[in-house]
Amino acid sequence: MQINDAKQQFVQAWGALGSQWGINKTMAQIHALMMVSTEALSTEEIMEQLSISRGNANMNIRELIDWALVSKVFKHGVRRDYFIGEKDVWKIAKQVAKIRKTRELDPILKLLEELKQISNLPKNEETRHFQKMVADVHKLALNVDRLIDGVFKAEESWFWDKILKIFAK
Amino acid sequence: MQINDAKQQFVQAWGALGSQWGINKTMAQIHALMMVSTEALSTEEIMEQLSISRGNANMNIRELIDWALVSKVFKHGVRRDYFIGEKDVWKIAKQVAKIRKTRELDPILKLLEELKQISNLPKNEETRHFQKMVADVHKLALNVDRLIDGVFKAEESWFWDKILKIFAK
DNA sequence: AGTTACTTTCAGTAAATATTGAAAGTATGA
DNA sequence: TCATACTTTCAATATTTACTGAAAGTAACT
Repeated sequence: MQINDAKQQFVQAWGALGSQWGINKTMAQIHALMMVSTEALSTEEIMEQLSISRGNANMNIRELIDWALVSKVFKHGVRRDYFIGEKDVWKIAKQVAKIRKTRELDPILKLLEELKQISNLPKNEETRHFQKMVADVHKLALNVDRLIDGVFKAEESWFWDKILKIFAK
Repeated sequence: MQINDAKQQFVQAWGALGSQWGINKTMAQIHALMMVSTEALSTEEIMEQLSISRGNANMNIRELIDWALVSKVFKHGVRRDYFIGEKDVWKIAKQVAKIRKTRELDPILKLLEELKQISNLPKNEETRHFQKMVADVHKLALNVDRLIDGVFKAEESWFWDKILKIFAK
């Protein structure tokens, strides 16, 4: 197998994984391409390697910059923009967790807290069950929230040491 | 606010959350409906509450049964099928983790291991970087895999106690 | 101030995904 | 064994989501 076939497999798998988790396939593929590329890449190169249009490339690069997974690189004496991806896998994971937490978990927490506040519901079985369910989901969501906050501050090997020790006993 | 408005908000939010994470909106909504419902529900009732077709209801109920989040309930002397959802939030979370791990994480791990095995690549910077990247992603994926295995065996309060203590120091 | 080399935008289109509804299938019990 | 009351399937359709490509925008150089 050639190195490019290997990269290609990695890029495809990353794209598939992304789309299973609500992330645009092309965005995930560009990200994968940048992870495995030592050099900064231009829009042209990305278009060519993934066989996608300029518009598509541009939009998804921008999105990756928004997520702070990719940054612009200015090459001295060259007009064209180049882009380079974050290479530290742990930082990538933390960053994705951070962004999705803000966009998705926080709003859900807010709603659950609102639902917990509702007063003057009839005091019957149906209400009690609903309130317990909301409380249980809220508790889980809060714990996940705290876990992510913890992860965000943690150094990788320290974190996994600690976590895996929990289960080792 | 009425209890039904509150339930409705919960169901909508669960649907939105699902679709952001690659889970069919209707499937997530039916699941939410069943979480907050004390009683077993029939296809008819689900169709009505979510304003969806019989086919859609049937397919997504079946999918939820596949995921082992919902089960059929036979009511004595009644021909119609009824369905009841798992109510334990921790069990639900573990079950979702288990299913998605098998379907998504395990294949990715397999690919990463294959990519690690590739021999006779040229010994240059490009190859070295690719191999490091694959190794790093593999390490992370393995740790996540172990974490999920651990979660699967864990009792909820014990698990969160341990986890949150890690960060408390 | 004009030309060139690029980047960005976005209306139109394509692709992917989810939903419907009617027909076919199945089980119950009269 | 037939009629009824249900469930399941799936081709057609609708909806959502992503992509294209050409036109408009921008900045650097002459």
